[in-house]
Amino acid sequence: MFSVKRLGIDFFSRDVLVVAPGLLGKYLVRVMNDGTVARHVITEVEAYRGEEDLACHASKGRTRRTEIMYARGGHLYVYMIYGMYWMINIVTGLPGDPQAALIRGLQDMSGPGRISRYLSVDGSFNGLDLTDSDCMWLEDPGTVPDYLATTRIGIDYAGENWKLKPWRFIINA
DNA sequence: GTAACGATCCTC
DNA sequence: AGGATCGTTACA
Repeated sequence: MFSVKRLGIDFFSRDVLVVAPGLLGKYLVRVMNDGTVARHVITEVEAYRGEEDLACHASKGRTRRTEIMYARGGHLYVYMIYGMYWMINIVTGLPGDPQAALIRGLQDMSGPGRISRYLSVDGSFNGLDLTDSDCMWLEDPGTVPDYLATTRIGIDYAGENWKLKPWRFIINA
């Protein structure tokens, strides 16, 4: 069913450097196959911004994997890493501009690999539209938390310019 | 076709 | 500090 507090296209269609910190404090809602509802506050995210960002998968250009990042904001970009873990990203911005925010932490749950495991999210969720889905969406609690900005994790290969960008956003608890 | 390498996590 | 484990990418 549709929630009145659900975040819509307008929220996700802005630049990832606005949307990513804006995701902090929002509820990630996941309806499991058995009907159980998991609702967790987003506490940590990272921004990946455009083809020029060497840490962004879209720096490889438009490929089968990165195609969804070129879509309108609000879609999910889910990919596997290290053969074991699914990373959950939220596509942001306008069509044709590849951006995404990696969900790196939820309240009482840190680590992107753990999050997908706990929420039973896998590759079949790639391309899912958070603005129009019955199994996952975001809700606005109406409050804005303080946050910190630091460097992104695990992207040392990206070169000095990009690995030093303070594009990791964490709720200042 | 092959090979190298991860936006990680767990166990030593 | 090192292993698990496989999709994506680059190159022959």
